Formats: sequence, structure tokens, C-alpha cells
Amino acid sequence: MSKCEQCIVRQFNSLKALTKDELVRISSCKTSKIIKKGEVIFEEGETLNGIYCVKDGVCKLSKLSANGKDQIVKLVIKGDLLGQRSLIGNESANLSATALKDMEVCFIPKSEIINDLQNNSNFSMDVLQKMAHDLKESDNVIVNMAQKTVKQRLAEVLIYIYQHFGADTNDMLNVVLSREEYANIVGTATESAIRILSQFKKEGLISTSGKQIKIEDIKGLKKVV
Amino acid sequence: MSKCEQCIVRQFNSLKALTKDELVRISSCKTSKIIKKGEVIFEEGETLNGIYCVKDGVCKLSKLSANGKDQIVKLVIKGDLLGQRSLIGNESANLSATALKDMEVCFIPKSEIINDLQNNSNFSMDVLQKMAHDLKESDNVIVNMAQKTVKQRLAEVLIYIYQHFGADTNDMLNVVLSREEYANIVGTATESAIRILSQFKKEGLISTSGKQIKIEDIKGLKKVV
DNA sequence: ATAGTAATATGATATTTATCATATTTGCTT
DNA sequence: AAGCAAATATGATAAATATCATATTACTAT
Repeated sequence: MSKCEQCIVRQFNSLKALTKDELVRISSCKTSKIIKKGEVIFEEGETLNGIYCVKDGVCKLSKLSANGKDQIVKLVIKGDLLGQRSLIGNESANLSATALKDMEVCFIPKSEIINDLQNNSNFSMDVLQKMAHDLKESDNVIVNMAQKTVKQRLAEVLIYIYQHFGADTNDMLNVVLSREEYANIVGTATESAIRILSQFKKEGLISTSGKQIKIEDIKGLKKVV
Repeated sequence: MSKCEQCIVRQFNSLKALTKDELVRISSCKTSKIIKKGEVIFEEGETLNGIYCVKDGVCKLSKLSANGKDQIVKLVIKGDLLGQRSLIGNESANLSATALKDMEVCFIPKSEIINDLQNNSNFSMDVLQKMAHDLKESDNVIVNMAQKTVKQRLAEVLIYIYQHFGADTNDMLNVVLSREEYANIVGTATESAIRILSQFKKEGLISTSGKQIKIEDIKGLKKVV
């Protein structure tokens, strides 16, 4: 099994603040897992006994709302950690995590992490900074949700995915979401999301081939926002 | 000037995790401030050189959106800390803080707090827990913004204020917001907020006297949500 | 107390978004 | 390759919300 001390992925998250010794110890008790596209990593309300470090793939974090829709709150990329908040707050998971592509994740038991959090201030400060940043992002999402139109929000999501997850050689977005998932990110009806994407197509901002979306005019999209 | 070691307010925030010695040191370098209703404590983009501990009063945290509206993201009550996130993230303030009532706040310089954050793991763990909790709340707000109607969100805000800030002997809500501020919390036009409040009045859920709002039927309001 | 200003209220209408219905296309299974 | 289910697409309409206009009421400063 791969070793945390040699894993590049940790450079992208707070685990980089751990000492070599701490990493070796964690490495010896972590477990690796392959998660297929569409599979659930953990579900809302579930008690997590540790955190997940995403080695590869992408997943969505979502929450079921009262009207039965599954609001997507965040997309998680390679390098991110999952479940720190539940672990720190000592609460059950507030969100469900579902793979959008095949994933490889490492599970680190709670006890190991909590210990380091209390004893290694570099680590805890890094986690604090990450959380401060996430809170800022959340506030910005709230403002967007409250003040922007569905069309603007959808354009922003396309730009966000393009910039954070990139596109393949054909310029197709690397993360492939269903129209329903797009709707569940921006908080609208699936038909509305479809309609607006169709409109973007007519305006030459994007083109599609099946579920795949290609960004044709990023500047134009930015003008929508 | 009052002393932090003897201040009850700190029981409600992370400062409770500080040791007696740390409190004495902070007490000696903190400054107290009276802020009148309507005054700004700090503004979006401003660099904060410390954090504020709210001893009395209420303030709103808001962010100017592209369309010129001032989205209110959070209401802050006695006992809360302001500005930890900017301090931890080492960034300028993402939100503006404006007093909704006369306030008394204590300002604690950055250097003092950062030091304790790094050296007192009880303190940093408490801040971490607070932030984990705030993130959870933020996610819930995002889901509500995305999935609920304006009417539902407005009913929720009334319930929230009733439950968190209470009412006076006449059952009038303790926190008095303008209709525009209500609109800026739920993310709607001022007229829409006014209209819905009028509707709530007709339905006997609330009554008003000027800007003051009285909750007449909390159960009925909860049914709206 | 009164004028002037800001906030609240409400009507009329336009725009945005949701819902329901029904094609059409895509991807999958055999 | 055919058949089937799910996803996408689009029209028609309803509902929610925004915008503009204009009263009315409350508050403030003299």
C-alpha cells in the first residue's frame, strides 16, 4: 500500500503540516478505498469515524432538502479532505458525499487525527485557515444564491468547473454532471437548467454532445455573470 | 475598565478556553468601545488588526453584491466574536459589520490572540469547533436559499429572531429590522418582503406597530416553513 | 407642532421561474 | 442492431417574484 509520507496529494491539504513521524504513524493505520462513480462515500446523518483524503477523482457534497431535492453544496477535488468538520464538531455528517467519477480515497481513523490536531499546532492552524477560507466561500455562495438569477448562477457554475476541474483535449469539461445535478447546484428546477443550457448553446457560449459540455466562449459566459 | 477574567460574556465564546493568565494578559491590552446603532464596526475589504468580542448589543454582517444590494449573511449577538476568520485567514474582512442596536465591544489585538491560538490547544480546538459549527450552519443556509420560497425564508427569519434574540414584555421582537433589512436577509426585493409581512399580518401570524414586529402565532409561522 | 424626508404599503404590470405535458434523443442491455 | 429506460429538450401555462408607480404613514429636525 502507498505511504502517506510519499503521497503528493497531501501537499494540497492540511496533512502537509504533519511531521514525518506523524505521517508514518497515520500511514500505518490508514486504509485505501476505491469508490466507483455514483457510489456514496458517506451519507447525511451518518457518524464518521475518521476523515477521507481524496487521492483521485471528484465527488459532490449534497444535502436533502425538505422538498425532496438534493442540493449540491460543494464539489470536492483530488487533494481535499472530507469529513473534518463532523470530526471536529463531533457531530454526524451534515452532508452526503457521492462520487462523480471513480475515486481513490484514504480513510484515516478519528483517533489519529484528533490527537495530531491537539498536539501539532502547525496542523491545527492549517485546518483553521482552511476552514476560515471555506467560511468565506460559503458566505459568497449565500450572497450569490440570494442576489443572482438562475442564469447567472448557472454561468458561474460552468466557469467554476472549467477553471477548477479543467477540460480534456477536446475542450470538454472534465467533470460531467447531469442536467439535474446542474439544477441541484444552482437551486432550480431541472427543466429550467436544461432551458438555460439550451439558451447558452444558441448563443454560442457552450456546445454539448450528450451530457458532455464544451465551453466555447468563456468571455461571453463571464459577461452573463 | 472591566476585566476579561471577570467578564461573563466570554463564557459564550471560545475565549472561555483561555487560562487565567492568558485572560489577564489580554485584559491588559484590550480596548472597550461603544458603538451606536447604525454605526459600522468594520467594513468589507478592511484589514482587521484584531478581533472584537461583543459584550452587548446586536450587529449584522453583510456583503455588498454586484447588483448594489447589501446581503445580510448573519446576525451577531452578545457573546459572539467578530473577525476571527479574517484574522486566522490573514485576509481582509469579507463582510461588513454594522450595529443594529447600541453595542459595547472589546477589541483584542491580533498579536495576542494569534499567540494563544498557537500555544493553547484548548483554545484552538474551541475555535475549530465553532468554525465547524458555523460551516454547517452556512451549508444549511445555502440549502434554504436554494430550495425555499421567499415566504418560507421570511417566516424562518422571524422564527430565528424570535428564538435567538427574544421579545420584550409586549412580545415585540427585541431586534428591530427595517423591511429593507428583512429583504436583505432573505434575498428579495424590499417590496416583496413588505408584501409578505402584510400577508402574515392578515393571516394573524404577526402584528406590527411601526417597525416593531410582534409574533402572534409562532406555530402558524412554523407551518409556513 | 409642522414641514420635510424616509419608510412602509399597495396596485399594476413585467419578468423570472416552476410545473405539467409530451417529444426526442441518448445510452444501455440483450 | 433493436428495444427500452432514462435523460434531455421544448411547449404551454401557472405561480412566484421584481419592478415601477404612487399613496400613506412614521420619524426627524427645526
